[in-house]
Amino acid sequence: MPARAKPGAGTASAASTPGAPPLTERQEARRRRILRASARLAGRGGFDAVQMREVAESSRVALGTLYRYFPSKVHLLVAVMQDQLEHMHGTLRRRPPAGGTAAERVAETLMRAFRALQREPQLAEAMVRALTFADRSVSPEVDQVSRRTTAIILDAMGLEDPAPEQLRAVRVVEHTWHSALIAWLSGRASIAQVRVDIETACRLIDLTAPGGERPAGA
Amino acid sequence: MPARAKPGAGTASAASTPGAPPLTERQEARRRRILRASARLAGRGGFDAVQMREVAESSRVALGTLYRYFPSKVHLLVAVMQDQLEHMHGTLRRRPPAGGTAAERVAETLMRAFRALQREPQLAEAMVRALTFADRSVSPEVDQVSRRTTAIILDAMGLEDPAPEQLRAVRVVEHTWHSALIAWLSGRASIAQVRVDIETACRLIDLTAPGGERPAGA
DNA sequence: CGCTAATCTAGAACAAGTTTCAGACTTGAT
DNA sequence: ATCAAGTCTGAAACTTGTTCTAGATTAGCG
Repeated sequence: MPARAKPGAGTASAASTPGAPPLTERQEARRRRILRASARLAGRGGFDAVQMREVAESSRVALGTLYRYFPSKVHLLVAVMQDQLEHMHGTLRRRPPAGGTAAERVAETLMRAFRALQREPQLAEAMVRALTFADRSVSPEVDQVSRRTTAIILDAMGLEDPAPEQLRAVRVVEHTWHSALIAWLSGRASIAQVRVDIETACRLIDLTAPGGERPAGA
Repeated sequence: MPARAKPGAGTASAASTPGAPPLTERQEARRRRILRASARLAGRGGFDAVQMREVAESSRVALGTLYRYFPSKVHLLVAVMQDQLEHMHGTLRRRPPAGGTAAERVAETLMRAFRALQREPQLAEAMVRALTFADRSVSPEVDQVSRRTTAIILDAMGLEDPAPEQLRAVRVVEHTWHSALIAWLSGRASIAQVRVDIETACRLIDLTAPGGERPAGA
């Protein structure tokens, strides 16, 4: 593999992967077109409707080029998710939940995110299927999505520096969110059920640091 | 679709799907061979190594027949998981954890299951990838896997009739288990991390019913 | 036994993700 | 302006999941 450098090298949307070489304007534009076309196709038929040939055609790019920017369909859809998450994080930041405890704010935030996904269930399906189907070769990108999710939750908690126990609780909340989402998308859980699950998991947050100091060490 | 009845109609291993027509001996044997061959292939290269043509050849069955028994690769691997889970449930039942609180017993049980999966990481990868990639058409089978998991956890708790709040906690534990497993399989979480996550989630179990009776209604 | 319906087999065919390649186009440096 | 290196295009090829078909086999039944 001599000169197989990728333009996007993962995800480099201006503020994501600093380790990647900068893209020319046309390249940036191509990348945008690809992501937009993918999201559009996903918004219709979901994961299966995002067909690489169609994405390529729809974004006026050769198939080979598409693969150079995103080395697989899963990479592509995870990048779409990354993009959407950034958008959502921005939105959530603008109007943060006011609620009572940290747990309530987190639950409220996640349910808001959830309702946003509900509005485009097919797109959500495509992104989440990609995310969970991702194998090791997509780990870095999946990890970025995960970090962004953590950031959203921490923002909702509104704490400057959360205790280690709270970070543990956040991880469980994230697992729950992720898995509940999958169950909902495949029709095995109702929205009400998702809400209950999230609220239950969120209880761990308040449990672990009511005031801000706790005696029982980690 | 005139006479497109399936022999296995989902999963009918003698004690799984009672709604299915009984299989002749040879059919039962074929089904076994298929599951065995799949597990063997999965044990080597994981999900990708389970190739339908190879499974068919390896279990001395025509490709068409394979598809008649399992309508897709995902169905097939979910059935494998079901099979393995039953096995594990039996094993766990034989030597249930003795530990202190319900939460501790559940955590212990799940970590045991986890170590079992560690012994065949590729097989685990194949099964879990299939499980999470499953779309709506596989919901019934996935649901069965989910119910079996719940049963394992409830067994570990050792309670006759758990309170509604405890059932909620169990759901979160299950979500956490599932999602942590995925993170581990894709190399994004260490075993230590998985243990912490599970233990954290398990705390919800003890929280919700210390003695056995609680005043605060659902 | 002999019939009929269902099942199984072998193999071709099809679909969509991925790879490859020759040639045209861009870009950056001189 | 010109050259080299890298990039993009269009099209074909390859891989693997899935479907289809025609004929052989099996199972149940009179």
